[in-house]
Amino acid sequence: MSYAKYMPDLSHGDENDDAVNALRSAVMRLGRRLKHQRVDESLSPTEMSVLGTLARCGSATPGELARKEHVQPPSMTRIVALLEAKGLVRLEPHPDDRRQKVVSQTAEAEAMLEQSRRKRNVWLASLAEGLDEDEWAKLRAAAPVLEKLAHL
Amino acid sequence: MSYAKYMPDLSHGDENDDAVNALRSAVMRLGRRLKHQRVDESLSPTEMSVLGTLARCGSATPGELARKEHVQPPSMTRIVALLEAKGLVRLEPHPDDRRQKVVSQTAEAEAMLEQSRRKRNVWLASLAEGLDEDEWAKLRAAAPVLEKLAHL
DNA sequence: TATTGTTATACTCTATAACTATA
DNA sequence: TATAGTTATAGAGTATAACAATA
Repeated sequence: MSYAKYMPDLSHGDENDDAVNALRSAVMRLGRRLKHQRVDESLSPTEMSVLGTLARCGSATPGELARKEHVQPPSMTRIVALLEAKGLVRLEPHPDDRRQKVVSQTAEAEAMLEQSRRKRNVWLASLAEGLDEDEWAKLRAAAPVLEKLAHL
Repeated sequence: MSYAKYMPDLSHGDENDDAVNALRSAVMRLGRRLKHQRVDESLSPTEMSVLGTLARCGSATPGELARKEHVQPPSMTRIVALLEAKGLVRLEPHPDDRRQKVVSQTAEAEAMLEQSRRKRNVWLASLAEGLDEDEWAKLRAAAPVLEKLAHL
């Protein structure tokens, strides 16, 4: 056994290492699963995530979106173009800087998000049977930490 | 505001929905990040995950590994072939069923896992500066739940 | 006839490099 | 000269379909 738990400054060091290992596996496996269990066909997880960001933030430039999603600018160009082709986002010129563009969601996107939220609830209901309240509480607590971790 | 918090049977329903949304984004973003911040070049996250599974379980058939990693059998065939080419796993005939094979890790794999664990600790150290003890605790608590979620 | 694993092929998502336009 | 975004191209990882061998 390690002495870590008796050393305040480094306590849980080994447990953190184990947690990171478990997180790596879980994130990759869950990611593959989410890729296929899409709430909305024809919309990739990243496209979904971008729409979610726009719903929260109102609007953003392609560069800002690329940084948030951890993709390179050319990837975001493509994602935004696909969303625009589906009528889910609108591109407008930036008011102050003619190099930049402003991406914002359309009314169709709002309707689609609401519809997919209902579909997601079906999936949630099946998940809820497999997780007890304590496990849900742990997920709720960890969600913002995972979000932070993705951007550290 | 919702009444959910006053209804015991469905309490946290909305929060769970929010948590699933946040998890979706976080998992995809973190997944993309892990894809690039590899502890070991030349080894994909899935290959790493398979080695971890073998380290825990000793050995498994390609089919079992495919189910664990949530990939299709042909994908696992390829992954196992790559690991074998790198000398990290060994394939042997199944004792009872001549259709199946048994995959197990080599001594090289064990050495490699130990080496990559040290590299990972460097990454961990930088992460540790960004997360406080309370946040680490939340990650440790959620790791097994995420693992379970991936297989529900 | 069902199951395990493989081969061959194609697709999705993302990255890198080179380019254009604006600051 | 630096920055925002785009175009063109390539690569990694995974899937589907068709097949072989064994149960």
